[in-house]
Amino acid sequence: MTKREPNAGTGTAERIVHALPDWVDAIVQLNDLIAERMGVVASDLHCLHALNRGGPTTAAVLAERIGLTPGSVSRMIDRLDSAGCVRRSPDPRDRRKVLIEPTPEGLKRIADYYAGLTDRTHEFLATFDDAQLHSLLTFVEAGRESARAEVARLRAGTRRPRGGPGSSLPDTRE
Amino acid sequence: MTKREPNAGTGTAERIVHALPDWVDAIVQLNDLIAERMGVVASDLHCLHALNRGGPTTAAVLAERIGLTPGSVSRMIDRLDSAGCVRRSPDPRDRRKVLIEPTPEGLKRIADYYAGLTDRTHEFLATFDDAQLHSLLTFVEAGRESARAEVARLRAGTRRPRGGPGSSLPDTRE
DNA sequence: GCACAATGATTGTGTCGCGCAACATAAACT
DNA sequence: AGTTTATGTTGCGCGACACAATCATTGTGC
Repeated sequence: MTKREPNAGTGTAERIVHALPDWVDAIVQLNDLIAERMGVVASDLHCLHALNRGGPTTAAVLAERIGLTPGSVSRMIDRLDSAGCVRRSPDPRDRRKVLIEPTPEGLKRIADYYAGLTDRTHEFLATFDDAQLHSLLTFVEAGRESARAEVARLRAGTRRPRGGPGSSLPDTRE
Repeated sequence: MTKREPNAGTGTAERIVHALPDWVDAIVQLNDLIAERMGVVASDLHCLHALNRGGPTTAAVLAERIGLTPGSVSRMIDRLDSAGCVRRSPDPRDRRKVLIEPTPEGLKRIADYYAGLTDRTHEFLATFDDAQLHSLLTFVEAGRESARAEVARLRAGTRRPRGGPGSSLPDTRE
């Protein structure tokens, strides 16, 4: 397909896969820091992101999205409500359900905290031409799908919710 | 300062910045899952990554790297040691210091868990030509630096009110 | 319409990771 | 030598999460 020169191309690929974990690490650090600034926990900020991405939903759906139990989500909503980031609004059609929706203030604060990062990203992407943007998008989507596929594969592998510390070594690979 | 056509380029850029958080989210999920499979916590796996990246060091340096207190790192090392992932080896020149180094078994298990993801990434990068790889590397490094810059800026902004229960709402909002 | 099961959110209880502070040991300084 | 600093390890409390029980609401069969 493409001519891969052992010096240039392979080295660049190595540098990419080497820089990726650091990038993720910096993002995680940033999320943690922003959560701290907003008076919530990192998980709560994750919850807010899930809300922004998927729209307002009930606590159970939200729990399913972020991988927590409904009970934990309930107290999480308590915290986010106390911090003024989300609001509980009962569903008129089913009074059991409670819709969780982010408040405009919370949305603004989040957008404000991430404005610097998103602005820089947009500025940087503006220096790319169309072909570069396309290959970039392909890579990002491929990476996302690879990660999701790995998650799905490991999820399908075994089931180990919260085992005791005695069986520290659950298995070796099969 | 390239001509940004509203249809093609901007849309692709939007899709990129839209896919990035999902990618990070999937990575975080994967890390959590792998940590669970290894019988440790997500923070412990982060510690192992820091160890792999920066080489064996003392507990204090490790604590500085991953942003935890030495006390927490000590117990973290206990867990990782129980799981057979790291080993404590006293420094012969300074008997206060205890060098933390990953065990070969731990390294193999980690590499094995991430093998699928890294292999796919390498395969995918192999389909890129040299120019694409270079622009990709530029983007990844720029994103990493942007995130680090944001972290540094927020760190410089205010302090850590971690211990103040009364100051749950540090700023804004009333 | 009323009793029963089903669904959804909340709350009691325990576990465990983390930060803070006190402690033990070892090196460095005077 | 004695004192001070450095490094790692625990006692303690806080808080987030999982699990199970509870309450409220809806749907279903009689």
